[in-house]
Amino acid sequence: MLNEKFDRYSFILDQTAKKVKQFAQSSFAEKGFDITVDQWTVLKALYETDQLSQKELAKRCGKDQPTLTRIVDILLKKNLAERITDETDRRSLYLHLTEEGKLKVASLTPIVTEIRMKAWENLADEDFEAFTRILNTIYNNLNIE
Amino acid sequence: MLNEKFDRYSFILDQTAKKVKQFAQSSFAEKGFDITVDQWTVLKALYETDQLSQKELAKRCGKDQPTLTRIVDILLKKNLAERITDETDRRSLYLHLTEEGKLKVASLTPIVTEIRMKAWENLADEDFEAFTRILNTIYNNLNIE
DNA sequence: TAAATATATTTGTTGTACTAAATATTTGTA
DNA sequence: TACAAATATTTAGTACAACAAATATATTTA
Repeated sequence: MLNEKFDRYSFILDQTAKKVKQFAQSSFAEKGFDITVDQWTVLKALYETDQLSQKELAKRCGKDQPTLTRIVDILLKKNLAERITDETDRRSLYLHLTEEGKLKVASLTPIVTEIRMKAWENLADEDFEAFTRILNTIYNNLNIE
Repeated sequence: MLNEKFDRYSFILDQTAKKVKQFAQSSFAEKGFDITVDQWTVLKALYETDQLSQKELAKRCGKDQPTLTRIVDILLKKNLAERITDETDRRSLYLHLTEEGKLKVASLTPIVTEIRMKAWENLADEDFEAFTRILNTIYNNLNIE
């Protein structure tokens, strides 16, 4: 049956995503970063745009709100970010990085890029185009709301 | 900087893998399958090759042993699989599906294939080739042991 | 203005991932 | 044979993902 060969793509996709995360995480540990990959995603988003609400931050990080709440809780404990109540809408909490948080992102960014690049050895620019196009297509095919 | 554009691939990869899993999971729920996607992965592997040790099963499913142990615990509770001590090596446990487990896999398989195929709308066979080649390359680039 | 509805966040629960450590058993070697 | 090393599995602890329900506050509407 023609469709059979498509049946295992989800396995390859899942394993590769897991490996990418795992590689980054063990590199972080090895270099003594003392944050998880998911915490890094949140820190980076806040560094790029400070003063985001949790809702907006969750969206940019591709995480749901309960998950983000818990990650932010940890960042607060580590003194990397702060929660500030929005006085115009007291339901909202705005987040921004502490000085320590900003320094951390600034100093780690180049090293993270280096870690991330390792995945692309033996691959060409056209592969990158195909990669993003195919994954975005799959995402959109399944993103029915 | 040339490398900048490669910096966000991990996000796309992660989001897409998550979406594929989430789509399958919500389809499972909608159709009343009463198992998780990860439980399905294990059931399918056991269906294809019965009588696997937990170690071998974990490897085939791309899961670590503690995670597999817990998934198997759940499958036992659901009467879908059984653990049998290997009398030639009493450290090992062999697993196999119950009749109920086999029936479940047999009846769900075509529906799962259908669910999985939805991701490939608007994509060509060449895309599938590129997809597997690129993801496998990335996996191998990072798979340093 | 009071009640209904909507929005932002948090809490609770279940399941999975990873690490380290514990347990039981087997194998290799002195 | 006895002891050390290796192997298979489980347990414990922390982190993250998804969902549902709870809480607090805003907005809409009757």
